Amino acid sequence: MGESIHATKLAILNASERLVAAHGFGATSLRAITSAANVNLAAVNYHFATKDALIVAMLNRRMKPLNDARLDLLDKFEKDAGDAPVAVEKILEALFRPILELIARPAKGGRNFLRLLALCLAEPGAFLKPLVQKEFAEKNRRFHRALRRSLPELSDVEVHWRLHFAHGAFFHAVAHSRVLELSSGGRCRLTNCGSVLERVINFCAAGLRSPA
Amino acid sequence: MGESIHATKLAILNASERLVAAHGFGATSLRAITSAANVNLAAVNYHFATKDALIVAMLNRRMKPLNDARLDLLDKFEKDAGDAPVAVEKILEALFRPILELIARPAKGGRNFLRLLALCLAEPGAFLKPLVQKEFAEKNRRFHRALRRSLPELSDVEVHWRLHFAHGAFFHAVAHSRVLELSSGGRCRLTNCGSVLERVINFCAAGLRSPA
DNA sequence: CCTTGATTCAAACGAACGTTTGAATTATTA
DNA sequence: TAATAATTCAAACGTTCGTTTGAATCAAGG
Repeated sequence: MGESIHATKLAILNASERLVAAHGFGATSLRAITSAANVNLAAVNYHFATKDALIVAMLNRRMKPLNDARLDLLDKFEKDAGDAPVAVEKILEALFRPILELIARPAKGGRNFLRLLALCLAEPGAFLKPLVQKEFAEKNRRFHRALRRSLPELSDVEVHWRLHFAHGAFFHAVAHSRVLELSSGGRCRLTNCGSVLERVINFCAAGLRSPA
Repeated sequence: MGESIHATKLAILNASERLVAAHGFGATSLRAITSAANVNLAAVNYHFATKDALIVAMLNRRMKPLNDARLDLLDKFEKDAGDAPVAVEKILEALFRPILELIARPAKGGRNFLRLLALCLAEPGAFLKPLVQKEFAEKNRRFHRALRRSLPELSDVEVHWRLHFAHGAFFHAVAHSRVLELSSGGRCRLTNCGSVLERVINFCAAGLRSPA
């Protein structure tokens, strides 16, 4: 071992991930975090210097692996396709599946990380936006390029719009699945991630391919 | 007049709407609000009793008119259609257009209200969720029923899922249009709301109508 | 065993927060 | 104009926050 993160640091990251996802950024105090992590209050400032730095570290821990997984999957599909453009469904799968696999693995953040992402988009905190934008910049470029190849009849800006729509359909569906659960009277849930992936890919692929 | 809201109350509502949309719930202090509204600090507690009550009032001011406009539009389209089911595009228009018209009218909240809605969904504040859910319950029922009539080949739960996807595609697109602006290098903007409405309706209608 | 550095701990700091108070001021009514 | 209610105001209250501090504890090497 030796390479692994300090136990205290890890406990703080896990506790803050859970609590911030449950109560939001501002409403989660360092005292609540350190208490849940069974560490001393000053441990946060010792290991992360400041609360903002802790939040950034908490996000970075999950962000990079997620986007790497998406890009790796897209790479794989592009290699499988050879010279032909990748099917729209495959591009969407590369974009969506890593998030659903994250949800299924509570040890890797699970649903909590999705709530953090939603908070990042909604909360206009100055230090969060750049982090998200920089982290997602390459991902957006790669997926936009792949879609343009697969949908050559669409203009550049049209692909931008539709990719945005597709991302919104999926992200909203999984991040705010509670809303669907309630409005459907509990008949629609996020338990069976495989069927959700099939459904949302089917929906978005039709939208992407729709004639202008 | 006399019927209209107190000037101080209105100044507080306007200032809090702007500041909360810009900085989030927790990060917006009553001192910042009252200072921006040019009223005394204690005016908030005098007119709204508490900060939480102010936020609820701030949301209620925009929420009801928005959903009423959507339901009115759906009513109109249903009357126009007579006994036939309403076209999917019309149902989506009834769902989306009132929000875009809100955006175009800064005096009625404009883009700020959208950010508040996104915050409501993301921030797990206990007092916000019920407000949104209760307010949107009837709207969801009405639009689900209309869609089922127009898409009789889809099952009940399938319509729930696809309506959720459609709402996500639109809401994410308009609430987080900044993300699209950046990832498209400024080529995609939310200025021309008409073209956005056309685009998102086209996308979602294709998704809704897609064979299972 | 002693020393050195890393980590933990209890305690406190100053700042900012939502809220309350009671007097001053303004508006309303008779 | 006098009396009454509504509103504004400056000041303060108690709490909670993120952060700092300096001593205590632990780990490891010479």
